[in-house]
Amino acid sequence: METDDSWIDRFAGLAGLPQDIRADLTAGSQTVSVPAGTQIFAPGQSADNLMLLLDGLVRVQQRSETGREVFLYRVHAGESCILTTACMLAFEDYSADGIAETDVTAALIPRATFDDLVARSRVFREFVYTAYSRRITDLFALIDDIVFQKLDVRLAARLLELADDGGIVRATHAVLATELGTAREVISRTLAEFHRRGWVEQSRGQVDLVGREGLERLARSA
Amino acid sequence: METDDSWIDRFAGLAGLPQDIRADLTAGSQTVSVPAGTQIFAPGQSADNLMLLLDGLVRVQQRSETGREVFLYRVHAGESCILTTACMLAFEDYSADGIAETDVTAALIPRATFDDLVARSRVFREFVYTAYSRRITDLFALIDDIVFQKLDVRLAARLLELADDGGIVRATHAVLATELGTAREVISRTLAEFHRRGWVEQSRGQVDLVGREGLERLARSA
DNA sequence: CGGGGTCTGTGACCAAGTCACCGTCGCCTG
DNA sequence: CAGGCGACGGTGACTTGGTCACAGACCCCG
Repeated sequence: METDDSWIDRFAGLAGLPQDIRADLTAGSQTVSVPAGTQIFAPGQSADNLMLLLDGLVRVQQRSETGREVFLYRVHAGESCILTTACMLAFEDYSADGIAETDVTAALIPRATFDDLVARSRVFREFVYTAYSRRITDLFALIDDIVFQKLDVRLAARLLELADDGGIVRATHAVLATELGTAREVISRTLAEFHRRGWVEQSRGQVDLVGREGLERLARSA
Repeated sequence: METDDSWIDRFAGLAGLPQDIRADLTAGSQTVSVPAGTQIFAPGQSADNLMLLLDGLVRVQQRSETGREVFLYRVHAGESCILTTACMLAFEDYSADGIAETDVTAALIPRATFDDLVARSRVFREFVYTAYSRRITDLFALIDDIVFQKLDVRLAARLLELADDGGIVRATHAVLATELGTAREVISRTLAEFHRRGWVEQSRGQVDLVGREGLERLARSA
């Protein structure tokens, strides 16, 4: 309230909000920060806020009865955790959990505010529709990927995605396995194969992409 | 307008709609019927109606670049095709296609009417939130299923779902393969195994479930 | 410098997907 | 009616991916 509350500007879709709505949104929401590693939401636990991510990265995954986990999607800064909140808005349980992969700052819009804004602002509704549409398209793409794409292709693509500027991926084989919904051994074997082809170097907990071109060619060969 | 326009009553979530909203919904929408086999929506083709299914069954599946298809979900009478429309509302392309598996009757709510109702009626919003929530939970369950469930278990469950009252499933192996996102040969082999165990009898284009208990035990062993 | 926990590598095995091909059945058409 | 074509189902050989059971290697910390 006091200082710079213009987090709204980080969301292109909200740019066109009329002043009064904008003010209500600011007043009716709050921003929070949590450290990396925090479990932001969990199955069963029904938070009732829509989360708009200002900074950081949130991983959303589903834990199955068998104890294993599947990666569903990541929420980046400037995106919203809208699917998660769908269930909360419907007062239903949610089966996925969300984990802060980095320090995270987010705006929280309580259920009541959200519902009010949806009712009053066409721009806000568009924003919500678009956010949904994105996520759903992504989910469909994910299913497609899981069902039809070979694992080496998927791993190559994921490595490229996860690499930092220096071409280094900081993740254990086990984490990569969860990301792709497969087993650790499979990742180990595939990475060994990538190594043989001169595409990666490995060390404990990290993978160096030294032959990006090869990986990119493979990933594109979809 | 003239006769029995109370299709609204088929949707429990819409029961509480105030009279004026109800009237606008009736006035602002239309019901249509299409025969079995009709392609109701297709990738790229942006229809702009929300579909509420009154009668029949719609299969929604995704065609991948490779030409293969994955089954995503079915819309039953009394449900809405809400995910599909998310993309339409956001004026975005949609990558799945919907096919009438039986003769289908549905109410179509045009984009403008939908948006108007969302703005004006809390009950309608709840209806929409709930519909989303259901579908999303289902999609997550689907992903879980694909990744972690063994194929024989999934096939057993699907056969039980698809069987008519006489315990007969009318579908070719190829169709079943699409349903589960696998290959026809795998279905053939698994059905052969089910036959060996005395659970099913086969004939061209159909499967008779003669040992339901066995299938149910397997399906439940999830 | 030991020692427990985490991370990675490996071999054997099983389940599932792919490829190539053939036999069968139904139906349409000449 | 014959022949042929297209859809359907079955099969064997092979590849890929997932599971299980271990065994080293590495790391931090006492």
